[in-house]
Amino acid sequence: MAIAAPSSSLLQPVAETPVAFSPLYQQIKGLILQSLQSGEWKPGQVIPSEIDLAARYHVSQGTVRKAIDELAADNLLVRRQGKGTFVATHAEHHAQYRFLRLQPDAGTLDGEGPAQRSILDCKRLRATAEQARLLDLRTGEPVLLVRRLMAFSGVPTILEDIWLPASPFKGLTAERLAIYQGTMYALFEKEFGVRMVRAEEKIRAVSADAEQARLLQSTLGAPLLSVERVAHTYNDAPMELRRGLYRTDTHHYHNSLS
Amino acid sequence: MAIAAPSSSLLQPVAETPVAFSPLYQQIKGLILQSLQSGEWKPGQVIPSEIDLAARYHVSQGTVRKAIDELAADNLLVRRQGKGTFVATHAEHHAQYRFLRLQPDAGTLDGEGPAQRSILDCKRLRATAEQARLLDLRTGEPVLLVRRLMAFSGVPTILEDIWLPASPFKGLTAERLAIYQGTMYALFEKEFGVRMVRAEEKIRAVSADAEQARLLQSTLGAPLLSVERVAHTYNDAPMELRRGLYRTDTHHYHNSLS
DNA sequence: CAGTGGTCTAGACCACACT
DNA sequence: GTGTGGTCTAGACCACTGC
Repeated sequence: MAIAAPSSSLLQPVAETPVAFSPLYQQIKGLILQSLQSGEWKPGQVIPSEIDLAARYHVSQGTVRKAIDELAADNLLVRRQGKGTFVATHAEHHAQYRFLRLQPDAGTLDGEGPAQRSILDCKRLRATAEQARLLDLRTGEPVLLVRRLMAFSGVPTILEDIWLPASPFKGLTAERLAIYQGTMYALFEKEFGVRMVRAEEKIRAVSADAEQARLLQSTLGAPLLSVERVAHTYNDAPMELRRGLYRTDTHHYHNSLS
Repeated sequence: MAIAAPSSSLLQPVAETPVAFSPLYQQIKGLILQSLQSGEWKPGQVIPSEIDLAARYHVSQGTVRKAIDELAADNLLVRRQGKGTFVATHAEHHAQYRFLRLQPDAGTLDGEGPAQRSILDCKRLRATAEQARLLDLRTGEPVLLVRRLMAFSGVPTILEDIWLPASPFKGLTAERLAIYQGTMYALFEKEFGVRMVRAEEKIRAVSADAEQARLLQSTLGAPLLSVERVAHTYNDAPMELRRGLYRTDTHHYHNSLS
């Protein structure tokens, strides 16, 4: 195989810091990741069987297995016994709102059905210093701003501003967003080849200003959950900045700690 | 070993529903869990080596390994190469606030030092229907209510009401809480043998009432993060109910999604 | 040095899905 | 039946820790 033997370095430097030891399965994991990034295997598709991959990389099945195990734990791959291993996708019924932690309160009727989405705006702007920093751009580079509203059972509940680097999302319009059936991340995946893989959120309590109150049919000064999200694609590159305001009178943000 | 062979049932029922297949390593995991629950191995201690456990359960080292892998992934055990596998504990420097997701904002000076904790109250009450349901008690059974305040750099930031089933925490007083050096969960672990393992939180934005505003040195109606937590011990038994109010003007609740 | 967890292999067999 | 992932084993060797 093209990969170095277990002790990865070829030439041992004399420096004191020992050469980072990288197990074979980690290197295999890296190679699989490359194939995912390059689009060799697309979201929803099967990847080659463990035996095939073992042959391809000239390692044992067990080593491939451990690499895939970690990728599956990171939700990049999905294993299905008897069928194969698949590239994870946002366009699946069960994984609809993978990053949305807002849930109806227990008292609320459960079958609230799908959310009603409406696009309020979609325009091109220049990144502020802060936005540029978070999106790994330079200040003033073009970004797209999407503003949208989500309602549950007719009650407007989420108001979101979404900033995207303009170049990977060239051609995105309010119209395309409005027409698309499915989540926004599914659209990004299908139409722009950008798959969101991981995100970080900062949550605060804030008071609704006049415009926010109007759009959410709430009252001025009402407490809202502010959720700032940075979403990353494969190589941990930030690809989306999102600021959501959630009404939490009939819903709550759910989190599991372990 | 005392465990049935891979296909777990001894007598195959004729019923259509197939007998749940339970892999050996899952059964080993269960046995290790029992030893943790029973206190055979206490928080902070080493458990027997993989080879010893393999002999004890009459399985291969690899099977024990997979069981321990999962327990380590759940943060019940901690592996340390060359030293052994240890029972996870809340009384460790690096794992100080394992369940507290509140972080200082980036702008805030970082070395804010340890939190200042003060116990406001500790009294015995009877569980409401709601509390009883969440704590697996019966309405009216005795519970302890602890109210405390946490401050960072002198600024009161977290106000918490904590409900505990009275019997496992018999003898808990405001004095003991105030004196103890370390987190509350470390105290529970050391003094009452109750180790919290997992928790669920429901987060909302609320407005401060008069008393809350006074205690948090905030203003009436100021937006606060309401964090309702149910913490569980080993067998997934709920053992604590907690309602925290967080000021989020200089801090935020941080969450990673993947 | 001995003892621990960590990696890698090769092979056998089981559970599941599809055809 | 064939092919997939899932389990289990046994053995060799590596990396880390502490005596």
